[in-house]
Amino acid sequence: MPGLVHVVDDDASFRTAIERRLKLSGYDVATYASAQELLDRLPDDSKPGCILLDVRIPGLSGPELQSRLIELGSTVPIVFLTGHADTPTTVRAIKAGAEDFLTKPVSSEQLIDAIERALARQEASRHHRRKLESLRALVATLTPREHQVFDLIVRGKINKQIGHELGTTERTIKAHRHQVMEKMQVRSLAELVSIAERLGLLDADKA
Amino acid sequence: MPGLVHVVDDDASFRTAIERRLKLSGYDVATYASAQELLDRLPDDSKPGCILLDVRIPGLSGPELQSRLIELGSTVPIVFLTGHADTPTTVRAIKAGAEDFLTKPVSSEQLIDAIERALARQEASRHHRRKLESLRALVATLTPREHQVFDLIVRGKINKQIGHELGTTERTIKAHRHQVMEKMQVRSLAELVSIAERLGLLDADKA
DNA sequence: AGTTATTTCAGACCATTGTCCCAGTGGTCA
DNA sequence: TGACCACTGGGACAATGGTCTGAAATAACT
Repeated sequence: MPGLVHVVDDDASFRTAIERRLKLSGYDVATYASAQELLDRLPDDSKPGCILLDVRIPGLSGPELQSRLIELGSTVPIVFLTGHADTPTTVRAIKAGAEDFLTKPVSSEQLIDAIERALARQEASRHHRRKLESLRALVATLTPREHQVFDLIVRGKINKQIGHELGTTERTIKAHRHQVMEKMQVRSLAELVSIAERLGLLDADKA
Repeated sequence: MPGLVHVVDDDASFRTAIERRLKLSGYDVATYASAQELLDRLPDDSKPGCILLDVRIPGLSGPELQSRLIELGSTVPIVFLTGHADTPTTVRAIKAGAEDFLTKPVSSEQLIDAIERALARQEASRHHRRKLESLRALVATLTPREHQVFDLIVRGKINKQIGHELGTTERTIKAHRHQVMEKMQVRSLAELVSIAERLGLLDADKA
């Protein structure tokens, strides 16, 4: 599956030139004349892709677009490509998670390298997020009561304590516990705790 | 406790000027004329401190020193301060974890800001590493056999399976298990699994 | 009005773990 | 040799968790 590169630049001739170069290297390309244009047809996180972004563009600037995307929860990696790079902007962009910060003119090698890294990172983070997402989906199937029981189980409470804490009997907790194990598709307490840990549900009192 | 700033620069007059400015702001300062000099009397990770590092210095360059320190396992945050910053170097330094990348001349405000961020990050990461270190210390008290049992317990195996897998009886595993819980200072399986997860001991088969 | 989901609870029974007590073997080290 | 530790195992018992079958009340939605 070829990567999709979203090129954002206000210079039409530059866009077509880059588009040609990237397509020759086997990438799919979508071009945008402004940050707003990209926001309007927002790239889908679920497909492998990255953004090739100019810093100085009319309207929303490159870094401003980066901030907006982060706020929106997007994880599409960004490669900045600009004519003039000042150090503070570069530092901020990279610290905000940009994959690279290139200056025009850029060699094809540099460009392809950066895009490949961006796509690889996107791929890795997608896999990771998918796993977490599937776990969260399982947790979402729990009823409120089951969720309470789940929380207390993974904190090491025993059924008796949980029953007392929730104002019910040990027998009932046993039933809930069975449901929790069933819905979370685990067969051991260890797996359940492991899931809770990876979802950050145990950080509250372990801090 | 005042932060200790390690200033590495080959320009003696610059070192004394910076030292004066930093001491006026309440920091302790140690100066080094070269990267090698800093490596020779290596800053102690255990004290709050950061490195103010010039990029172009005779011998080992700033980024080269950064690499060496990372290889050595140091986590002292680095603030680069250089006369001339080119974009690739800036990008590499930040991606390698540098706290900031400033250009001379630098305003006191910028400088202090960067140092404060570096010290704050050092402090946070120190807390985190200390917690992990204390957990690892507990694990280290386990005998080889106990460690094996520990691994299998947190993977959800039951005593019977563990006994079979290790070629011994369930009764013996019970004894080991008791020792493990004792030494790890936990009273529930949940806590044990949580510790294993945080130490990354469960990633092998959960990938 | 009927259906469904949620939460509640029971008895009986087995499996698993935890906790006392105890003890032998083999290795290391002063 | 004597002390210590790791590893091994046993008996007896209590505590806890898991499974099976069954049931009832409440709320929400169709």
